[in-house]
Amino acid sequence: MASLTLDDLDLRILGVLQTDASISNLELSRRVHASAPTCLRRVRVLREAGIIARQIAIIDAAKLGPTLRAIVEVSLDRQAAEDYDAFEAYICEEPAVTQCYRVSPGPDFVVIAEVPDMAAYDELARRLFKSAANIRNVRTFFSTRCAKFEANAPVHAKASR
Amino acid sequence: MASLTLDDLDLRILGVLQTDASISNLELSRRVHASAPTCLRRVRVLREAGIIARQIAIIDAAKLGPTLRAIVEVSLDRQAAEDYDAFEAYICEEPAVTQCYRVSPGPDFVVIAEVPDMAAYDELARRLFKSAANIRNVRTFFSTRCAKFEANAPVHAKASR
DNA sequence: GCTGAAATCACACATTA
DNA sequence: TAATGTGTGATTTCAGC
Repeated sequence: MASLTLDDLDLRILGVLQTDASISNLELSRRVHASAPTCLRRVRVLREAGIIARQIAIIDAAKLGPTLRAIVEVSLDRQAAEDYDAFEAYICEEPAVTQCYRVSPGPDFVVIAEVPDMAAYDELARRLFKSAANIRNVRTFFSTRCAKFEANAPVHAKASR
Repeated sequence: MASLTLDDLDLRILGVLQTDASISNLELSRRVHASAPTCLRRVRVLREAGIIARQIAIIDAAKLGPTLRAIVEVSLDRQAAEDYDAFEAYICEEPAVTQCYRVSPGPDFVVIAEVPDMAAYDELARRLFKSAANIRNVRTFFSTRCAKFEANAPVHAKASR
């Protein structure tokens, strides 16, 4: 499937929605200087193409109670392709895990998890990294302060193809 | 300011919106088994309280062109409170930087940046980490595969206060 | 939680490049 | 031919009760 060519209007739409998707289609059309039906069509196409993957509400977790983020570097013991896949599938099922990246060089994965406190992390780590086989090494940092959080870099910084 | 007490309905609303905020208020009301006006009021309160921080569209960056994520551990040279703040403010201004966490133990910060390719990362790193003073050490991993990405862990996993 | 007015959405159609 | 702009009905939002 050929990646459909995005024009400047598409990029402007993406640029607006990636920072604020709470606005109405009418408001969107005003911001990108296009008509409402045009915006509606563009957004639908972008969504069907999977370029707009999904639309979510970001929640300020700290306001719901104590929050501890753990950033974990994981190295596997055996490193065949199926071992990577297996770890990935396994770890992604865990609700507390919010992000998982396959990386190189260094460790095999970087995992970010969100838990209430250190006790909860200990329980999580015990469950994910100890009982699960095929873990060679785990290195954990903790963070209670997230200075910046974006799902994507601004699209206008990217090329149009 | 006292954190307002969230009841079960609030948590159900947050639970839905944090995975899919593209739905209408009417659809939301159906999913959480409440009336539409009630949902509308709750969502407004949650938004004004900052519990719903914002609503965004997540874009599949890979569909817009080649994408390379860099996960960077940064250690500062001087580590006074104002040095931390200065680095944070400086790095957050960079559009390519999508996430920045202050961590412990280990490095002082974990930074995630999104660039088209290695050349762009090199340019970014040169700009952010070399010319900027007060950097002791930088350790970078690259990732082209993000197995999981959520802004938050599911709210239903958290306590109601 | 329900009802009604106002706004918005979403579609079919005519139009233009 | 394909995409944009105009007009209409249905739906939704959001106020007061």
